Amino acid sequence: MRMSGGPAERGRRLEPDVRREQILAVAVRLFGERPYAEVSTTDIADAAGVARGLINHYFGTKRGLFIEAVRVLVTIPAVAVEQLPEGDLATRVDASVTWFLDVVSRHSRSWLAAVDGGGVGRDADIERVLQEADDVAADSILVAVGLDGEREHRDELRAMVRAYCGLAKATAREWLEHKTLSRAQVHVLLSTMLVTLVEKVFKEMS
Amino acid sequence: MRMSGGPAERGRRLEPDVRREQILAVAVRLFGERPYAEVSTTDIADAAGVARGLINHYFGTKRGLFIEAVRVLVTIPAVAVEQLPEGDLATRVDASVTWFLDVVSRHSRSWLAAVDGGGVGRDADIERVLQEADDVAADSILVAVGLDGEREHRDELRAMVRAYCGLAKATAREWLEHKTLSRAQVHVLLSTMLVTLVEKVFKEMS
DNA sequence: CGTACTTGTTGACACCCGGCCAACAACAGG
DNA sequence: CCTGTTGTTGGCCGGGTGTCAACAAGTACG
Repeated sequence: MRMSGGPAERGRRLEPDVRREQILAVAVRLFGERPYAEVSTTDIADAAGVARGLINHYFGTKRGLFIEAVRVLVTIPAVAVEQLPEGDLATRVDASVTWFLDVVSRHSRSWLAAVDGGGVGRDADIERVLQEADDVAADSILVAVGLDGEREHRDELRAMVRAYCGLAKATAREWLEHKTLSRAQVHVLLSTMLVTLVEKVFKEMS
Repeated sequence: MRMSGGPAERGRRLEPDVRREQILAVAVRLFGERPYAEVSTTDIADAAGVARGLINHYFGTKRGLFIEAVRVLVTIPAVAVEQLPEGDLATRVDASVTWFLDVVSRHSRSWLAAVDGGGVGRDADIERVLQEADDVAADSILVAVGLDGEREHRDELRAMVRAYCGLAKATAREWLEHKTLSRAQVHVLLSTMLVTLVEKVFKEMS
């Protein structure tokens, strides 16, 4: 049996894009299984059936490869935002939360590994990638709750919603990792809190 | 000038506890300044005026030392919980949030470094330390909001409050690190959300 | 005061990991 | 079949970590 993305024949020449994607796929898998420090470039090279030096050739550094992997994992399809129902705030929030929980549960393991930075921690580059992902997510949420028109307090709004993303991540962890909350409970919590954020917190701030 | 915890005389014999604390203090300082991967055991040993091998002697491994350091940083004095005002929910929540923001802002740099796992992040052991800290914090919050008596849904409650801790951390980061929110805004957000969690989310779950 | 014992401390050694780079060889074009 | 391009390899080097036997500071005892 040969794993997908595994070795074919050593030394075989591939198109740069193809080889790059192959290594990246292997890296995504391994970084999803173990924390950053416990995955060596040798592991990745072996799993990809490739010389270790090739990783540096394509990604420069191990961290560079990791950043690419995280970017793949946290990048969410923006299409979903456009097919939200028309109804009132509660309806749209409900749909958004449902969508979020679906996405997260689908590839929960990798997602969990990615959102906490895989363990590199306060590293500037990775922090930036995660922050960018949060920004994208925050903008999607703003669209979903119908506050994307706000010009006045745009920066504060995004900051608040990014903070809400922290709540969403922590809540998802309770559900998927510690299994202390059910999906239904998580759903109620995230919906209620988001509605509160929009209807009460935002108003009290302005 | 000699830094506190710095070298005195090489080879000087100290009581194990004293030496241990000295090294730990140095480690806390350095891990607060730079991420985990950028602090070598050599750095710590030099800063403590000690042979590198001694670190392994006392803490086993670099990660072991780091875990101890994180534990020091995230452990919060439990005394404060007892001197909360008597008033209604809103009053007690307000006081709790004020206390939290005070503590966090006092040593913001080290705290920020600690709560995100500082670097090794997310390996099982460090996850456990952070989780323990969250548990302690969650229990304090439950006392503060007067829900520590609940027996029926105790586990769900704690899980919800731990999720809230994720919100608190993310919000504090927006305030202290990205400076996108003011203290007043953070205060309103955390207070409102905690009240909602207790009054609405918890009720809808039961 | 000298000696032997305990044990905190040291320094060197072995091993692993990541980045670099010159040589190699697979494929295409002539 | 030869030749140029370039994807790929494997070894080298610097740096970091854990281990361990030897060392020596301090202490108890004669």
